[in-house]
Amino acid sequence: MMTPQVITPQQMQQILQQQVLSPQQLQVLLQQQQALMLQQQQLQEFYKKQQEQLHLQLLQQQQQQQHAGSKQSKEQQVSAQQLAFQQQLLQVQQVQQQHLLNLQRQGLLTIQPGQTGLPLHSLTQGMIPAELQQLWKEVTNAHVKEEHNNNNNSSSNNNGHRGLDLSSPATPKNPLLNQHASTNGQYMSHKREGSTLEEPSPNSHPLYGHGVCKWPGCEAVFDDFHSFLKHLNNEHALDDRSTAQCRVQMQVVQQLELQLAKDKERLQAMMTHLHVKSTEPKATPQPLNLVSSVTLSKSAHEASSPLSLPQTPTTPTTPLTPLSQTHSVITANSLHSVAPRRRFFSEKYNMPISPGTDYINQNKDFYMNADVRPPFTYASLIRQAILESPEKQLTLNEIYNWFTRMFAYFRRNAATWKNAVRHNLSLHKCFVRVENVKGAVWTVDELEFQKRRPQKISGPALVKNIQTSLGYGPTLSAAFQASMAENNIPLYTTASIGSPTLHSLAHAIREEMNGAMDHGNSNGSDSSPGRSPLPAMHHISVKEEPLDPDDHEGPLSLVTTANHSPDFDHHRDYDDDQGHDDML
DNA sequence: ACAGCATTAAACAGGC
DNA sequence: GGCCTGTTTAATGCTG
Repeated sequence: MMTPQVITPQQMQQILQQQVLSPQQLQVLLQQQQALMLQQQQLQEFYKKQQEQLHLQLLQQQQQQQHAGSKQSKEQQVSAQQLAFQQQLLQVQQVQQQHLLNLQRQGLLTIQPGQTGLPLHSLTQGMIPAELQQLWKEVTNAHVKEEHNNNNNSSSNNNGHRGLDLSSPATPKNPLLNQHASTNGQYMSHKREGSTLEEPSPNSHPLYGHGVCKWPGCEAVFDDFHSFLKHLNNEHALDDRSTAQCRVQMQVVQQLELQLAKDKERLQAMMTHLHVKSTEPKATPQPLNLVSSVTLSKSAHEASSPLSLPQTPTTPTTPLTPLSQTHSVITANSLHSVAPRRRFFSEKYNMPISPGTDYINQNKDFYMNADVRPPFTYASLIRQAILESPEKQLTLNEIYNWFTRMFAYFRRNAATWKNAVRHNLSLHKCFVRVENVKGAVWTVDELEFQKRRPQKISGPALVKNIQTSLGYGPTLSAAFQASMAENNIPLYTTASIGSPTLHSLAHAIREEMNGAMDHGNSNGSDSSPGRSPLPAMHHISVKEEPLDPDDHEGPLSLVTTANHSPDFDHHRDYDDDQGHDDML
């Protein structure tokens, strides 16, 4: 019924439902939320204190102004007043920044507490309570003209001034940006309020939480929702003030998004760094970049040291690492308990189950280090392994090695998947056993391989659809991102794969399908029609992988599962159920 | 409900 | 005898 061409909303919902947080994760989120609320209360108190101080200061300064006679001294006092105010403002901003970070932690990502360098002025604009804004107005309105005329010397605060210029509500500097921020602002506030457990209901409102009006700067308390609505309509109606506040909020959101982007970038760099580091002892020349175009050749693993002991210092990462929380990346553990039980990519969708070179290049880093089941069938993986070999033939052991080398997932439960590999080799006609000098090697009969799935929904139409949805259309990506963000969880599908990986996977799939369409004739590296990645992700998400109690290798942390050299030591490293040493 | 496929588990045989 | 390789069968689950 449902054409698998595109991810339908129902499918999306299904995925989201099936891949929501685990009870543990929910608990953690709840705890975070509670802690955050406490912090918010403290912050509110601090705000009030700060504002009182500001009031006092202003009063004092005004008195001094009244007593001061000359214009010059007045101007000096104005400057001093501004400075004092700005110092206070800085204090508040610091607190607000903290607050902001908390919000980010709650809603989006974890930011190092000590992290500085945030654009304070812009960052904090929106967090300034209305009273503070009023204060600022009082100060700025009185002297802004003078300052403008007098080369205002506090250049460092220009931003603050401009950002807080609420007197011109009808000057959207950047419509696009504003629109963007607006959209996301709503969404973000939604997340802030609802990220824990508050589902939107008829009696809920993004601006109403825990009986408190969440309008920036307004903390009016209400007993019931209707009185809040009244308040909302009366106090926060469409006027200059609200408009200005809204605009400030837009900028806040915009800043948050910028910050999020930066932090994502940082995380990516960290992960890349760790990957590289983890592979250092292996002497793999190429940096493991997610977009690396290096084809994984045999030489890569042949250069590996025979000594790289597999005893990966299993640093069992906690299920909810900051990484998994912040970046929606499947960590070894996060996926570990929710991996697909059975199938990889569902062949029903005519997805190219053969991970092509492109796929390997784009995703190898991830699968090499994350204990995530690759979304492809055994047959396609075996074929890939064989085709990657220089001579297009591999011994069984070499196939094993390829599996363990390329996929962290296959460094566990060796008995199981090796059995499956053998089973597949024997079962599928596309794998041909050839007697060799060394013994027996396995090759691929491409024709047979392509004959394997003369399926119904084949053809370019479907392929094109998938292409559109995966690669060329922003729909899927946007939908996924939105879903991920909206749920504030590491989606165990694409999200878990990680947004970069999602794109990589999509790209790989697209590539595969391009190949399928392009060369129905040639080596047919991949002529199998496309399959929707969705089922695969679904599988990834729901798989319940039995954890071997005695599995020393265990789920591989991103750092600990460097490249081993399977050709030499994999049996010791990855085989958890056998200890034979006769490699090659 | 059914067929087809993939996965998993297991039994078995042959070779080293 | 133990292990690896290879074949085969069966059970199970998923999907169209």
